[in-house]
Amino acid sequence: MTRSSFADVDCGVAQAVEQLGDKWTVVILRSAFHGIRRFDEFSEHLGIAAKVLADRLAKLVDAGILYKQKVEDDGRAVEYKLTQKGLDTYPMIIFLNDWAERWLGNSKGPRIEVVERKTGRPIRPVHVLAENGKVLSAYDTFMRNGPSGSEVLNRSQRIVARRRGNDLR
Amino acid sequence: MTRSSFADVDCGVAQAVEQLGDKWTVVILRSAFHGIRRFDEFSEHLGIAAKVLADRLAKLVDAGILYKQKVEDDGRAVEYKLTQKGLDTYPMIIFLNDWAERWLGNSKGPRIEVVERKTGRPIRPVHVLAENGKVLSAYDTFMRNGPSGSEVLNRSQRIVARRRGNDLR
DNA sequence: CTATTTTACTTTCTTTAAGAAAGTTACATG
DNA sequence: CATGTAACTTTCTTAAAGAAAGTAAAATAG
Repeated sequence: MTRSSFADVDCGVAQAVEQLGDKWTVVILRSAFHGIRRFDEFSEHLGIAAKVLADRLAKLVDAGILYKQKVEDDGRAVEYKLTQKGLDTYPMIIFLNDWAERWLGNSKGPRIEVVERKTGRPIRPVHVLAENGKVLSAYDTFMRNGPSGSEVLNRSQRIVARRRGNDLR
Repeated sequence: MTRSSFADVDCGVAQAVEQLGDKWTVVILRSAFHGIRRFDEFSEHLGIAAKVLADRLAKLVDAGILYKQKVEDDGRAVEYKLTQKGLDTYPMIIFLNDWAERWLGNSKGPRIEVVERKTGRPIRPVHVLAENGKVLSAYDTFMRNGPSGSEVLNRSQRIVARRRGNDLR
C-alpha cells in the first residue's frame, strides 16, 4: 500500500485500520499471541522479508501495540511483547480465525481450537451482542452519532439518503 | 503490498487476512455497513483512486464477500451489496471501532454509537467469551490443534519451546 | 432527436513500498 | 582470538498505489 494515511479520518474503523490494517501486521500479531517474540523467530515463522519485518515491528512499537524489551542475559537479544493495547486485539485475531473456518475452512473441522485455560473447554465464537447477550446481525443494529460525532457517518448518511433505499440489503 | 499471498498458509488467520487484510478493503466494508453501495458512492465516501476501488470491489466480489446487482430502472448502474459472508464480518468492524475508541479516542466520548434497532440500546463491546459468557483475555486461553491441525501452530510451538518462556507476557 | 450528463469503469504515467539477497554491527561462544 | 549469532540495514528489482485523464453505454435535457 502506498501513502494512504487514515490517521486523520474522523472514524474509529479508519483509525484502527491505520494501525492494524496490514496483512503482515495482523499475522505478526497472531504469531505474538502464539508466543513468538524475537526478530528471528518472527522471520522464521512468517517467511517475511527482514526489511518489512523491521518496518512493521517499529510501527507496532510506535503505536504502543508491542514493546521492546532487552533480554537479561544476552546483550544482543531483544523481545517484542504485546502491550495491553496489543493484547486487546485478541478478539480480532479470534474472530478472523472463526470467520476463516466458517467461510474458508475444509470439511475436516477447524485447524485450531481455542480453549479456556482454566477449564480446557472451547470458547464462544466472537459475535456482536445485545445488552441482554443475544447475538445480533448487522441488520439488528444501526449506527448513530455519539457525543463526539463522526463526519464520516454523516457523509455516508447523506450519500445513502440521496439514493434512497436505506436498508443494507 | 506486493505479492505476498497467504492463500496457501495453513492458518485461518492468514487466510482471512488474505481476503480482508487490506486497509481499503476494511474501510470499503465499513462503508457498505453504512449503506453505501455504488461505485461513485464508495469513491466519494472514501476518496479512493478509481483504479484501486475497482480492484478491491472485484476482489471482494471474487471472494464472495460482496455481490454485484444490476439496478432495475437504470441500465448503467450496479450495486455492490454484502453477501452473508460479508455480513458476517460485522463483528470485526464493530471490534475495530471499539478498539479505536478505547485506544485512540478523544476524551469527548465515542464518535459513533452502535445500538440495537429494536430497543435503541447500545450493544456490548466485542469480546472473547468463555462458554459460560465470562470475558476472557488472551492469557485466559490457549490454542491447540483441532481435527485438521495447523502446521503454523506446530511451528510456532516448536520455535517458542526452543527459547522457553512459554507465557505470552 | 441531438447534445450533454451520468455511471462505471480503464488507461497512462509517476511515485512508493515490497521482496530478495547480501552486508553490517555489537555481542557471545568455543 | 576466531567463528557464530541476533538484529537489523543497504542495495537493487519488481509490483502496486495514486493522480489524472479518457472511454463506452445508457440516461436525461432541451
